[in-house]
Amino acid sequence: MELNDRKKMILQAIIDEYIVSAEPVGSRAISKKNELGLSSATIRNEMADLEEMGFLIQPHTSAGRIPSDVGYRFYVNSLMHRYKMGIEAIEQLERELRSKITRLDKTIMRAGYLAAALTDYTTVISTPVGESMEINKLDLVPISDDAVMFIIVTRTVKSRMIKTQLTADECTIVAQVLNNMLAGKTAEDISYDTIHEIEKICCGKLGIEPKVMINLLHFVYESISELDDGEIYVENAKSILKYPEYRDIDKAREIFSFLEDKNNLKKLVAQTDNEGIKAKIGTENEPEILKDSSLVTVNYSLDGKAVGKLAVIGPKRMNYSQVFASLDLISNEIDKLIGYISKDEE
Amino acid sequence: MELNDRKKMILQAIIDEYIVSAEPVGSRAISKKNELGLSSATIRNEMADLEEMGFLIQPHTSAGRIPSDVGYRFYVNSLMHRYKMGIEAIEQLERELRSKITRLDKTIMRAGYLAAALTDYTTVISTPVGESMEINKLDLVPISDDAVMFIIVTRTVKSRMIKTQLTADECTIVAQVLNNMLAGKTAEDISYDTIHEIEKICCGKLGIEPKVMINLLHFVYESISELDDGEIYVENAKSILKYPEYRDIDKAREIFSFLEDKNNLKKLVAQTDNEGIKAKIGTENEPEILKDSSLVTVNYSLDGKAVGKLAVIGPKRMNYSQVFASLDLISNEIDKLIGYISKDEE
DNA sequence: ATTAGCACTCGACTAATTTGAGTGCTAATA
DNA sequence: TATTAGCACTCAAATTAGTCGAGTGCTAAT
Repeated sequence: MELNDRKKMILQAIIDEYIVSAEPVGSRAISKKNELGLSSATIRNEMADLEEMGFLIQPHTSAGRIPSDVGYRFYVNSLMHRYKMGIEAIEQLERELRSKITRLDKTIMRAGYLAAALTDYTTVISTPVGESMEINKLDLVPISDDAVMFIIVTRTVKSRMIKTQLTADECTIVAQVLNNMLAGKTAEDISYDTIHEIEKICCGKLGIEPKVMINLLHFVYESISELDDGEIYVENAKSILKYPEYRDIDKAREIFSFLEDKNNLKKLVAQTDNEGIKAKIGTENEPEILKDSSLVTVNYSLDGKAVGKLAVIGPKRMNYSQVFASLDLISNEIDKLIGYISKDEE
Repeated sequence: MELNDRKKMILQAIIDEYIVSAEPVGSRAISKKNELGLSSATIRNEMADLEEMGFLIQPHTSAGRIPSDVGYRFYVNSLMHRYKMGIEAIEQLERELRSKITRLDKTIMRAGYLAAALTDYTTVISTPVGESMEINKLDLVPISDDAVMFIIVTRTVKSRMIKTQLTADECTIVAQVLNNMLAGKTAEDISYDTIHEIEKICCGKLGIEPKVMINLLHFVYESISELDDGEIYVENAKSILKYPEYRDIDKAREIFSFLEDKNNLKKLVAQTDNEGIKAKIGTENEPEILKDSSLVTVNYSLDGKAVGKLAVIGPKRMNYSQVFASLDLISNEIDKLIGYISKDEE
């Protein structure tokens, strides 16, 4: 059987309708819209065909049709009219996103928040993984008699408290060595040998107690390794409760639990490494729990290299058109902003 | 009518039962437990009395009784047997809490998480407000041609990106001035006059462009002011969905929205400034939305001064005994840990 | 090829009914 | 006098039966 233009239009009308109503769509409803000028009987025949071809599903004999995963897929690939953001929406977004440029990770969080606000679905956003981040400065600040704060400045700032016997003066000296040896490098440039060398310098020439130094460097190394770990933020998880597909409270709880475990999310977001905006519909998603949901992802990049992901999670009948447009807009804005934060653009 | 011992025991038995079952408790259920050796008829009479006295409520004629807010209040004040944490639970908690001492705020977050894990209710925890925090160090690190990272180290580390035309050398100099003028002080010690003085020094003797300097100091001042703002974290919000009192998904959504707005939480947590562990039951809570929930709060302190709050939010029939014990334990641990992080204890 | 017409299906809704946990009261009992 | 067994009564919740209507598939007419 052939998927002619009329069938396509009917399929599109059904999906458009289902996206807003969340109820099985009947032939009469489509016919009444009168865009096609066809009677319900004709539509009915076409719908039967579309069902046979796998694009539609009938929940039970006397109900209307709902789109199958295949139907959605075809819709997203070929039918959906790309929604265009209004110019004032774009400008507003730019303003909102730029108003609070304080640190890369804050900006990323804000972008996730805005994507959630724009789409009213749940968003997941990952911060850049550190490999591409050059260390600008390191510091050791004594904050009590037996503890120092270790600080690494890249495009963002990470810190951790280390319990150690270093004196304030020793902190200054060691910090200087650390900067000499490590500043300008990225996390992956730094091997354990480098750390070892630092140890030799400090314990040798500078006469710092080896035991103290080893302990300290252990944490320093750990912190640097952790630079690679991107963070993941979830925004607007509560929107889940808004959609009838998650009316079953146990289902909602399952999803909440899933979203709460960052490992799940990292895996999820890592699975999609393609260019551009991609949708994973229903069973196309690996995790069983998302088989009734859709995931739309986009990369944002830095120096042309993809470094982070922004994802929207919602019901399968999500408003793909709007979600695509929102993600497109926001990822572009982030790209611009990251460049702006990290280099001298604008 | 007098609330004699037998009535008290019956009330206690009813509430204990209702806490686990969430179903109206009938006379037979109490009688069958046989701890009192009374027939259901006798219990029935006593229950009628307790209802008349306002401790119990009968949802409808042919149902058992549930505790009223007054009933819970009496239970919490006088009836509840204080649950004692097992020694190994305590030790485990200490281990878990200490294993990741990196920064004060991380530790606080972790405490909130552990309280949630221990009680399986939602927790809200606020970080110390900054007034008591001494500035250890300030720094300006250039991270691109037109942006520097401004860093303040107290017991924790805060940073923000500032767009400015300062050169690397100028950064070093200004940072030095900032440290001379501000290190060792607390946020409230620093007035706008101090900032003004810094401006004079930098622009005068050091010859830095006033426009650049004013812009920079504006953000510096803002950042220092923000030191006072405690953060608020919510953990385990999803547990809401677990309890039958929130089965109504719209109610659950309302609570989620409430929990999402940090202003609500700040207000909520600010309202309870008493010593020790306090419960607010049902309508004792200000926000209308919590009228079917209970809130248990505890302060944690630093140098004997209350600086932050830990709160548990759950259904009115929460396991008060266990929640009280958990909060008691955790707040004590935090007290110890904060001392440890900030000063030289242990 | 399209559509009007019609019998048929089946979930959703409503009303009627049954069930049973729990009560309050009364009379018997210790 | 306090307690309890016994029983009639109540009422929400669960079950069953019955109705409604949106929607289908098929057939015959256009």
